[in-house]
Amino acid sequence: MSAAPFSRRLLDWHATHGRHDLPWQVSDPYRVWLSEIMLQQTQVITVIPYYQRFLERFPDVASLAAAPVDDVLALWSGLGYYTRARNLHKAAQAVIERHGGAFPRSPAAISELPGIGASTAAAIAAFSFNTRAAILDGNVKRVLARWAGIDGLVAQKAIEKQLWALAESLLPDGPDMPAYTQAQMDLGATVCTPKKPACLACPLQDDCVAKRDGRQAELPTPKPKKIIPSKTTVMLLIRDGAGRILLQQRPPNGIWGGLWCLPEVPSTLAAVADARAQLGCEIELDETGEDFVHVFSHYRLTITPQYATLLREIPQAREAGLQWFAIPDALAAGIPKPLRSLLER
DNA sequence: AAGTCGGGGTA
DNA sequence: TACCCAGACTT
Repeated sequence: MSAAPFSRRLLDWHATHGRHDLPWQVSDPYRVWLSEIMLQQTQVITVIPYYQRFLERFPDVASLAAAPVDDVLALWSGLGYYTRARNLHKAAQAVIERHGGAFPRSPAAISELPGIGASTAAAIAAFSFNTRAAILDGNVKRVLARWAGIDGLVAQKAIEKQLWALAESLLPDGPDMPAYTQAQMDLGATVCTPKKPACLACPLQDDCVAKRDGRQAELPTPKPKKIIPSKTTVMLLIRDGAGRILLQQRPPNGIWGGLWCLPEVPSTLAAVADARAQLGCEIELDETGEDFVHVFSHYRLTITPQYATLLREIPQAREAGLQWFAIPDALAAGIPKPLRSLLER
């Protein structure tokens, strides 16, 4: 006696226990695409307000393609992984220019757009065009590693290849690709969770290797933990006579790429000289703000806010990307989260 | 293969 | 705290 197929059990479970009211559960490829990009490494509850605001400003791919990238980054401000926003903008322009405004249909063509890898391309194709294509996101990796009892780091190439092959072998035939794709994500997000999975509610429990062997906590194989380094920086909050502050747009690569940020110096000691040389600003230092810590995934940044007053500007020998902002304009621009916190207090 | 890239939810 | 999230891209 064998259980119903994997996909059938997943689909039946999804019909009654899946998530059916997410705002991007539509067939419009633009909306599906936008949601998939925002959802990369970002949880549903975090994405929803950003998604709504973004769609109000950019209701279709043409409006997105025509916008300045600064406007796109402003709407992404606070969501993180800002390369996603710049790639989204580039991809919108590619859809207009190379595809005549119609979103490409095949996973291969979709994945050629910047910011879209194999899994995201498959999800877009499945949701928008009912294409039979396997996804392999964090949820699916966890579900499959447990269900099939696959040991080894999922980041390892051989393991990932194995998971892709398994995911493709389990695909259903017929018209159920949107539901099946959603079902995998929903099972991983609500039942087969990283910690304390709800195995008794799982449609795959009867033949799940991890459950059979009590290895739910060991699969997928936990990543080795590494110690993240600490860095420090001083952010200069320079005010001019009109109460504006000086911001500097960061280069496209690196942390907070393309965002507007406070000018940084290594320490408060040489801040006056550094401001003269790099910012073309003669300043006097005011109070030093209280340190605060901002934690990234790969390092911990201690930020010292240094308040200062502009005495006069020296236009020559200024670095690029410097601009004075009134506070409300700064808050409406593409700025990173710690700067928003600093300006709002 | 390993590192880079944010910010937040959750236990 | 520590882990992980509808990953992609660079080195």
